Amino acid sequence: MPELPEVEVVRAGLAPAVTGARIAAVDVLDVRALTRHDPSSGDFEQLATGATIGAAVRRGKFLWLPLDSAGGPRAIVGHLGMSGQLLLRTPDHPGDDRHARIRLHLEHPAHGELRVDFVDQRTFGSLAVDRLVPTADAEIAGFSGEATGEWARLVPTQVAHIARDPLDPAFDDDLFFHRMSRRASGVKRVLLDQGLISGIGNIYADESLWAVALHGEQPASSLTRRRRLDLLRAVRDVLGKALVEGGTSFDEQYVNVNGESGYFAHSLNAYGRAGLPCPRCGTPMVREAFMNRSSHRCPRCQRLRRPRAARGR
DNA sequence: CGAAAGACCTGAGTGC
DNA sequence: TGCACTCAGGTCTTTC
Repeated sequence: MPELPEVEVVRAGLAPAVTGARIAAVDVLDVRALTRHDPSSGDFEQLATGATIGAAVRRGKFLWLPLDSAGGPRAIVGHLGMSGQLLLRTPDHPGDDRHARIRLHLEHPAHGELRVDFVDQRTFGSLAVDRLVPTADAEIAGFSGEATGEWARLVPTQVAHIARDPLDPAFDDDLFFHRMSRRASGVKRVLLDQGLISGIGNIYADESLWAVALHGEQPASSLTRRRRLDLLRAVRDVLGKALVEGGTSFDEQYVNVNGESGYFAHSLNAYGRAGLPCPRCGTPMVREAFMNRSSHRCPRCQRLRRPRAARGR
């Protein structure tokens, strides 16, 4: 499942190939890939065709390509959902992809013709052309490597409500701690709430909680400031390590080959380890139902600690 | 505003 | 062989 590190690998792989490229043509093979596109603003193909891409930008799990199109600043916004891939290909790559949804035919001044294929088996991902609006805090909208431009402090409308991710220099730690303190729900739910902190999915939530020995159902408001600091540090550590592994394991070949390989190449301490010994204490890990999905934890290290007042009988 | 539940979607795997 | 079911889960929408 693409979370922040995986999306960043895609962004970094795409950036040198698409920056400065002109979109010569667009093929929409499956309209379900446009579910996030607002047709009242114009037709996706028409808005994208002829535009030149300024960069590849990411916030959390959202990715966007600012366009130089007329009629106000816009971008192609992408979300990979659960199974989406953005694959960089040569123009003659066979079109036999069963799950290819959208193709962008590009002309790059230095690299010539190339193609970006949006491939998505489960169709939870999508592309859209969206307007860019100023960021609420006037800071840089997202991560775009070294690239910069007039789009730098503009964010797609559909990403505006998404919180900054914890690797963003403009992420406000104290704001996050404050909002956390007002949440009675479990701390895992808070980590997955993209409106509070973005980029974390089920895998890295479980990994981060394991790293600081926290139970996911522990009420967020019950954590001391010290625990919150530890947790945020663990989140950054887990995401950062996955990013390094993702970067080294697929290198620049990644987008040319296969977006899925390498997603789980890094070592996991909790996710998917039900029945296996906890790497810290050796106790068999457990898998529990959580919000229509699964949580993985060590029943010994990660125990629920009820607040004193609520500890009954 | 927060919290929780439902909807969306396809393919692999399992049990009968 | 076929059928029903479960699981994978990110985000948006609805309801309270």
